[in-house]
Amino acid sequence: MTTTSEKIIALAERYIRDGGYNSFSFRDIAAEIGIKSASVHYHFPTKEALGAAVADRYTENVLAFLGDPMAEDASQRMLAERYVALYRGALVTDQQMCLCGLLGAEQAALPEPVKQSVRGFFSKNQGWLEQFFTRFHPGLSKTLLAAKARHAVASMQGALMMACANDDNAIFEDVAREVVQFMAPDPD
Amino acid sequence: MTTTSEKIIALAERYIRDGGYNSFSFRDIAAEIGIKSASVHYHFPTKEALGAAVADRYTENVLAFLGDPMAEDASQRMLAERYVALYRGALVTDQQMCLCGLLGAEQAALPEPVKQSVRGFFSKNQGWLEQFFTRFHPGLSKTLLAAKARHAVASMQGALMMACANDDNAIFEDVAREVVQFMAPDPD
DNA sequence: GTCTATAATTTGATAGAC
DNA sequence: GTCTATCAAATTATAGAC
Repeated sequence: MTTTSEKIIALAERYIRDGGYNSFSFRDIAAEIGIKSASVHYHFPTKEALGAAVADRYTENVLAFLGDPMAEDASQRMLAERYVALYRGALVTDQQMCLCGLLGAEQAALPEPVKQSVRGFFSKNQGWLEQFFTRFHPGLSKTLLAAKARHAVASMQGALMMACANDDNAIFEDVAREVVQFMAPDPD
Repeated sequence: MTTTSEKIIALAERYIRDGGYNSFSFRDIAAEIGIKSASVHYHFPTKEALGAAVADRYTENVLAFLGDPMAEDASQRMLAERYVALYRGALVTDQQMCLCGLLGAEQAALPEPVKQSVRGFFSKNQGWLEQFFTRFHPGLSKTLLAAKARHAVASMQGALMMACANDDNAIFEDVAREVVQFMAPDPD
């Protein structure tokens, strides 16, 4: 059972991840579901409301996929692999960009509510990584921990973009290997 | 002396780097120059022709900025710093994304001619880096050379996107330092 | 090279019936 | 919750005068 709202969000996500915030209309989405654009407005009054909802749901899904970085049954290597698998899923399974990677790049031209939701994604993503690094490097300073986390996100986002832009997954895997190594230098 | 064509390309570049290919219209550009949109069509018959021209000019400018990686008066460290300075200029001076970083992310929804020009950017960027790495690591295999080059581009693109999305230049500088280190481990 | 005028389509959004 | 009907504005693009 998929509600209409969920279908709308899923389709909007697909469009945005292919071509950005301005690459689709309410009519595009309505047509694919088999309803009228006025009905889409019933669920999401404005396009920016829809955009923000898409980013919020995306963030939830990503956090759910990553799970708890402090879980005792999750090893350092497992967690590092899982973080990389997040982006590999986008590239290999979805064959699309990271929603917030694309929206983040368009940030300057985005409506305020969408911008806020995209920032939320990055701050939570950063939070997960900081917890991860804190767990396995308890000695490091807050500043260094944060820098390591930022480095990991930036590498994966860049790798995903390059792989999409050049239609070459090898680019992604080169970087993925190094990020796993960076996050978990020693095998379990 | 700036010709109208040059003004159009410059404005289109600014719009795309802020919000992507679909974030501007011929009228937006015409209005800022003080002409009519029909006059913009005189210089660039279609939007995709303009998009491709913007990407081509951007690529030329980038290559001109990077210069010859084989130049004898350019040290390894100097060239590495210059490569990083390319992206720092986008972030600090222009306060914008890399044109082809953004267009590359939107690749799936781009008209074919624009897509081609964006690919051209990445292939030339990759070429410059491969020459650089070949020069200073003559022993390495083609495959490894290419992997190193891809890694450098991906890191810088990701760092720039993250810095733009989060409005935080520190994110960029963290990665920039590592990329310089990666490209030129030893000081001159 | 730039203009006016205009065509054909698309877009985000609303009012009100069912 | 979805529809019809509609709006006002915007978009890409062209024809033809100056």
